[in-house]
Amino acid sequence: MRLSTKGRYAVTAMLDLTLQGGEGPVTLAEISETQGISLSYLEQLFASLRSKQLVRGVRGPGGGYYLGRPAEEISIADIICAVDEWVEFTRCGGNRDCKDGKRCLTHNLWDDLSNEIFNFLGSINLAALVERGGLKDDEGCRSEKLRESRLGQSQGSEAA
Amino acid sequence: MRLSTKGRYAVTAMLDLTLQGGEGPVTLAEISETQGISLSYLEQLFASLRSKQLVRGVRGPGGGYYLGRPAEEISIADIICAVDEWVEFTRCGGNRDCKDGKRCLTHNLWDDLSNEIFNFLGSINLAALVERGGLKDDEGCRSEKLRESRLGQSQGSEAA
DNA sequence: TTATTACCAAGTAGTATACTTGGTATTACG
DNA sequence: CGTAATACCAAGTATACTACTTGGTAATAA
Repeated sequence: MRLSTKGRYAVTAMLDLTLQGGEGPVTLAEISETQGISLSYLEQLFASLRSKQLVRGVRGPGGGYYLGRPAEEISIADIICAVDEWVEFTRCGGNRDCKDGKRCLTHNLWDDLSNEIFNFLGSINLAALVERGGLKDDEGCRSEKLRESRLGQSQGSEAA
Repeated sequence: MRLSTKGRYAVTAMLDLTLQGGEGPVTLAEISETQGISLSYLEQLFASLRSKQLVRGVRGPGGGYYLGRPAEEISIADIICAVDEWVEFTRCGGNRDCKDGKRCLTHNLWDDLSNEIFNFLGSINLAALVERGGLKDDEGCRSEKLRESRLGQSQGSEAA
């Protein structure tokens, strides 16, 4: 799959929309300001999101964006799919050129893994993410703490 | 995080190594042939993998690569980290410029999600992936089937 | 009517990808 | 010893993607 900063922008923007969506539409200018993303880049991202019905735009003064459906029904996979576009990884497009066995086995394994990641991201919706994240501390960014835990885990990886 | 085709190359190559690692070292030429990846690109990827002790190279005729440690102790996160390099996403480098509240909240949420993806990928090791994948059908690539299930899920996303 | 918003298209500097070329270092094997 | 096979290394490159800029048009609340 594909999971880059572009997807992060989209997810954080959608989170922003989820958090303050109750109080009428949210303008891209606000999101741009709050999240530090260029307005025009946001417009492009939201064009993709809109085409997948993940957001709904309202024009004119007082306009902005709503979530296209309830936050419970929008998964992280939906968002990332909308902007990042799944790319087909296996070069053997359905059995073609892939009766090699060994090659195909690893492709199957990768497909399994890719599918698993997709299911995982598909199981997380915006509402759940906000709800769970809200329960934790929010007294400032704790990216350092997270970075440490990442490093610690990538070293050992005792998780079997 | 970052999860691109580069990571896929590394993972499939490591899977290849896992699958035929018992019969002595595996040459990059073999992997290049089997997986359809350019030899020199593989060399670059393996330079990263080697620097993280994920693989061990043996020079000379009959040489090649071994896994750097048992397949049970190499997670997908380890591999992707080695070649793709985690990038710090939050622009607020530890509380700086981020006492805004709203902005920081979404950053926290993203960090949580990012961490969760990392933990997820860290919980999958090569041995488990091979073992589980081997249990399934291996009579040819079934990328079409997977593609369908992906599309079906990205539409509805009823998974709560 | 005007300001505000979404919406749209094209261009662009910088970066990453995936690969190529052309090497050097090590070592098994004759 | 010499040769071939392998890892290892450095630099360049076409292509694509990222993130952004510029300069609009369309709709609509006030």
